Amino acid sequence: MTRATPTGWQAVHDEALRRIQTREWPPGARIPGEEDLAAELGCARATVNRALRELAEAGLLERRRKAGTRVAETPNRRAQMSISRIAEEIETRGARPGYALIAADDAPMPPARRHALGLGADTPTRHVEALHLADGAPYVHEDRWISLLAMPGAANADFTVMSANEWLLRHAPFSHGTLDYSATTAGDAAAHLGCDTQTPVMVLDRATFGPDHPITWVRLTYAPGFHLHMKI
Amino acid sequence: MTRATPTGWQAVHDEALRRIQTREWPPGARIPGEEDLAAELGCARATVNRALRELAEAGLLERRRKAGTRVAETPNRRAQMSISRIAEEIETRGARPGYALIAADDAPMPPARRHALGLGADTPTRHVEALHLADGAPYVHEDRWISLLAMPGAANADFTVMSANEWLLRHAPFSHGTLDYSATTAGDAAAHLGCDTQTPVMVLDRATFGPDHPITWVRLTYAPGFHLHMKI
DNA sequence: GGGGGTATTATGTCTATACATAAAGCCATC
DNA sequence: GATGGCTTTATGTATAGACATAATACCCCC
Repeated sequence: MTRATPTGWQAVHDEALRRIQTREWPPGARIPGEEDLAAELGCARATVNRALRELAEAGLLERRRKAGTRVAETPNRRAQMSISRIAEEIETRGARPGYALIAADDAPMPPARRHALGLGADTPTRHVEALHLADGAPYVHEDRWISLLAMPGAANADFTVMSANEWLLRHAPFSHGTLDYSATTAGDAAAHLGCDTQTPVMVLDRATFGPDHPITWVRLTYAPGFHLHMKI
Repeated sequence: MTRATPTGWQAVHDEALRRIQTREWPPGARIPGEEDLAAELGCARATVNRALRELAEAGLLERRRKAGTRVAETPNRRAQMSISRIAEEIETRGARPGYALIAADDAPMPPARRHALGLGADTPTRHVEALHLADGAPYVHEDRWISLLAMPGAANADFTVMSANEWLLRHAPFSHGTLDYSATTAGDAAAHLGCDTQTPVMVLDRATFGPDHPITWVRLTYAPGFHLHMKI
């Protein structure tokens, strides 16, 4: 019995990955069926299934019933990034997080945004503007609107100490959303970020939805020099 | 027996997600054990395990042996993005992809990059510069170095028709790597992108590694107006 | 040869059972 | 009270067996 690795689905995963990387299983080729692999590696089919499923989710394999499993020709690998509290993000970068509320008012959401979000003109919202600091220096400018329909509690929440970002993470129902990064000039945020209005900066527009309703829309304008780092 | 949904791990997943979203299981709370849930929902423990594992991988639950499963207080949700062929990326945006090679030569990799990649000064590399088009308009400028140590075939490859991006996807062993997005001025790429050198643009620096050696380093400078879109 | 229905087959999933493993909590000891 | 080891327990994983499902491949018929 040829069993280089001990056992376990991870060992099968690694062995399959090795065969893909060494082109023992070249791109486009059909690989042995689960039963065959299980017999060869001395484990149950479920174990092989788990391993191959992970590789398929990572985009390295393509699986179809009856057709079998093939090595992806041009793998669409997925990059992952964790969306977390801004304070945590700053700590991860090895800096001391800070926070300063700029304004909390009832300024209306720009009509274009309201439309894109599917919010009616009569939906009450709260507007919060704040600055997050890293070691005392501006890190990111937050310009946010919260739907009071979805989050009535936001009307009375105190955002002077806890940021709206964190308040929502704690109080909003888990949800889905969209992220949209783009490069632009600092513009109005320049004054808060301590740079010129023409300086190129990264902007993140994020819309967040609950099970039913839109919850919040935020524009984060990062200070110059910001890098968005991801791993494959 | 209360079984709102048919059966299957996905049903269990959805039911658990519903309880999290409705705060029936509030943040920080410990949820019932796998055996209890299996009994309640009328399925096997393995089915519950699969469902809860997916939710944990999505960052909504935190699982620890003996301690049990808790709803995450501040969920670190992971945003996903698929890294694919540039041509495919352009097609996804509903445009006709185009490609034009600018230069393929032996220009040395900038020392700082070579260092960061862990490549020795004597490692031979090939340099490729190209422009990708969407409906005939500049989409992204590609400035790439390929290690001939890892990819000897790149020395003789013809990049006039197939881009280095695609060539590598087809010929390089699957691997891991890092992505680094930042905002900067168009600079040298401005001439190719048809914009001013001071225009803010998105830049992606990507390093790719094989099982052993670094394979390639590329700087992609996107045309103004580019948006990086992700979903949570 | 083309069209359509059917048998075959590889993956997808569920089940029940068993053992492995991490770690929380308890207890005895110092 | 602190410390170290032991017990308990919830999750992690493996297994064999079974059925579900999708879709290819084949065959029959026209």
